[in-house]
Amino acid sequence: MRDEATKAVTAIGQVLQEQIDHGLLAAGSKLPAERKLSELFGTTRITVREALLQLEAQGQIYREERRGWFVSPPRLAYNLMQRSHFHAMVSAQGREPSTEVISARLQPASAAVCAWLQLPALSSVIQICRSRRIDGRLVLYVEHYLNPQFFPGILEFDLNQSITELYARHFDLHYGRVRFEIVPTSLSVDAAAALRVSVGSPGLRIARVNYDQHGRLIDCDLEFWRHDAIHVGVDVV
Amino acid sequence: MRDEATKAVTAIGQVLQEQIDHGLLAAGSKLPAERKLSELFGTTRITVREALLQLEAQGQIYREERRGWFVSPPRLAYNLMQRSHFHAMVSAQGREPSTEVISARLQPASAAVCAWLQLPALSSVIQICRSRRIDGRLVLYVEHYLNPQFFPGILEFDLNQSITELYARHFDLHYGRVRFEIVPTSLSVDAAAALRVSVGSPGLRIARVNYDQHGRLIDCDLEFWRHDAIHVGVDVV
DNA sequence: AAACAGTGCTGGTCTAGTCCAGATAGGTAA
DNA sequence: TTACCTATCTGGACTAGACCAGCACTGTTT
Repeated sequence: MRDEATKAVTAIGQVLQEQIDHGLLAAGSKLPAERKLSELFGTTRITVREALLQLEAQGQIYREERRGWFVSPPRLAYNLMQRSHFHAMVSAQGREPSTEVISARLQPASAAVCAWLQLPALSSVIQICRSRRIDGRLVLYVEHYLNPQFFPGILEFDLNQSITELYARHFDLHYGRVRFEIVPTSLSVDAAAALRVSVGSPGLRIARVNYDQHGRLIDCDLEFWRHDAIHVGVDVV
Repeated sequence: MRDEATKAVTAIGQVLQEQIDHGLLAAGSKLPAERKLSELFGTTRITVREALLQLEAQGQIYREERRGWFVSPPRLAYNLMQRSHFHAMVSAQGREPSTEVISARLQPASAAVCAWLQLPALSSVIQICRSRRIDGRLVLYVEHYLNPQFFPGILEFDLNQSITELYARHFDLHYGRVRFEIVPTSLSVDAAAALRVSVGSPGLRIARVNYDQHGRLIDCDLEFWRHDAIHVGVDVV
């Protein structure tokens, strides 16, 4: 057991890794079933599963609940300094974005949201939950919380489009200062359900607090990314 | 199985979570052994282990190889905009930093490092590997790569101290522009060994490329953080 | 006091299955 | 054609054990 390669888990991982690296398993393609793999490697499903979980942690593969394991596509470059929205960012990298609205309503704000938006207790906020895809793959679940005083009637608009553009076109609001908070953690129950992954999958939580061109705190977002879907870039001058 | 709480794994997780939240299991304290827990919850070790792995993914607990499971201390706030070094940052948050040098030598640069430092093929670079602790807990493994032309004789100094301060005091070099690249992934083999965690543990990789006050590219760092040890803050103006 | 050898405890790794629930595709009936 | 049903395939969850390697403590020897 001294040699790493003699451990079944690492050995399986290395073989799969190699196949991926050499393009024999292309991005997005499906791996054989766990039972097939355990047969192929002459071991149990639990051992195979452990190897798969390690590759998942690395970001090489991902799973879709009860559908199978797939090879992860390249990560999206998320540059915090370029204040670009999802749709523009994804398109600029030659990939295809899409958005689905899950829910949108006025509701009482949670304590955490009150704190972020600096609102008094029991305030109402507009909550918009959306899931977003890159090339058809669910990668991001976002909860937006808007201070309702700045956005009268926004719930009447089509929220599948970019909210940033909606702000600009109909409310003459543009993002000014932004504060990001990045936490590596697992996906929340809601996020896991929306992204159709098993609860407890690793994820990246990015909270944004947004100010407008006049320095007023207008909204905040809570983004849950699949951990293998992005890499974050920041240029500090 | 509709109700989440009827799943043994989630149930175990919730019980432990609650104990942690209410301070019955204090930060840094050790959980009972896996076998004890499986007895306590009337289930197998594998099931308990799965629950523990989920809490680990969430960042609530962590393990030390063959020593046991422990409750994670609060995360360190890592603000990319305040160009502060590890020692100052940790101290400012009322916690105790320490550093150990693992290796320091002049060596041929890997292809990746040549690219980062914009050096020609087969260049030599100074590599400094260090591990860092907060309140005694290993949280960070860093590989520094210095362009040797800017740092004659740096290997003679005590590298347990802050390298940033060394740059300033002895080489009159100060950080100017910095580029960060943040990738959620698992720890590299070296990093896992240095942090004494099992390979495949989730981690956060932060690569920094640093320019000096004259805009010259002087060095880069490859940081591997325990994923539950930090949250990253960025203010964009 | 210092070095050493046990010894029990811990997580790490692995076997060999079982049963369940959601996803899928093929076929059948309206 | 369309709607539905059903058999099969997938991963998800779980049981009940096994052996190994490294850690920490204890008691003995030098």
